[in-house]
Amino acid sequence: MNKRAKVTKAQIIEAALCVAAEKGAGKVTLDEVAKVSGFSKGGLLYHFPSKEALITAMVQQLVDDTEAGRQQLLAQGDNALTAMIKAHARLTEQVQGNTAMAILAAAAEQPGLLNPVQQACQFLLQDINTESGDNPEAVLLMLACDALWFQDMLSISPFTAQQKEQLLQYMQRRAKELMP
Amino acid sequence: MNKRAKVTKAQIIEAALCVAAEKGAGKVTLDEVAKVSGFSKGGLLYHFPSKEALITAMVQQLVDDTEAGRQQLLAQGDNALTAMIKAHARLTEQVQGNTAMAILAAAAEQPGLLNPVQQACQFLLQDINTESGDNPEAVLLMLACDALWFQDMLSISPFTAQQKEQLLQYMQRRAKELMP
DNA sequence: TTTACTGTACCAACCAGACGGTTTATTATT
DNA sequence: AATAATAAACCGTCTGGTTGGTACAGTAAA
Repeated sequence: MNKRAKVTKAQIIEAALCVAAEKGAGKVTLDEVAKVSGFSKGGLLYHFPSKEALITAMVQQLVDDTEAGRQQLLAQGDNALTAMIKAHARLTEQVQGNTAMAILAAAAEQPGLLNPVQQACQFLLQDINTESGDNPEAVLLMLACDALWFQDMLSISPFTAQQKEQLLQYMQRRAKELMP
Repeated sequence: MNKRAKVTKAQIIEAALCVAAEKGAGKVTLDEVAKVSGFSKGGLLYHFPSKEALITAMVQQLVDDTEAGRQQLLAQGDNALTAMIKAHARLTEQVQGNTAMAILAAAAEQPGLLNPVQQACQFLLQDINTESGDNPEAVLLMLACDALWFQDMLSISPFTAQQKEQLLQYMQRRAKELMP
């Protein structure tokens, strides 16, 4: 796969995420994605052999991006919990906040497509449990982080932007206290 | 509205939740719900004038049920945080674990249908903030509770049933410590 | 008590449009 | 020329919604 194909694929995925965010996670149709991305339907199906393949790719990109960001922060010396919180905060801040919509699109299409996400969650939990010595407070922080993310994804967050900001800062402080 | 109509409506909603859970939140079609519920499509549309009305009713039921359970626990003397944790735990335990799928079905159909959920979240946060004196630890517990719920709904929970059980117990202990 | 009428609850058949996916043809890139 | 990429027309199926109608309970006049 050359570079051009990669760019095109990324554009298609981005358009699909956009459709999911604006019209609803279940409205990600090939026709609509084609219209928004500017490519033809045939073009989409050249790069992704089926709608399911497209959504699988969306989920994979989300998992990979998140994990990459986390690994980068780990390499910088952050602990597992802090890295997770920062990585999530970063995803939320991104203009491309739509990335998370991959989860809803997958849930709408076929629940099984979320398996990679579950695996990633398991890895993360393991990391945090290992590093915190199975401290339930650490798990609580991880969950709270997830919840902020889910709330944003569903647009049901009861927090203002600055409330969320403060919360995330508080969580990072707690994360530092918790980890040795 | 007659009693018979109420029962029928409830059956239709349950069938819709079932479809969402088994086939995917975006696969809640009138045809499928008709097949699963045993009524005809015309029958569905007699009780719910449109698919959107059906999903709205699903969401409303979820919000109402959750709030009712919470109010009951509050009346029994639990504090706002404990009541929320217990109420969520109860929803998860229910054989009707599908209730939460209303959220995903709404997200799939049209994001705006989740507005009642956001309002409920806001009320809840207000309650907890008031009662805890704006203690961020309380907010964290609330969020963790939400996350457990979201994870179950998406079938991406990294916890075993007993891990979740232990966590919920830990959370209830923390909730009691936090509230005066 | 029969009759006629009304409103509720439901259904089978149908429709126009949208759906995922295929095919075939055409254009860029190498 | 060979291959990668895109477009457009098309197919069978499914979609949400409409239609006209049936079954039946109540009810009120005869």
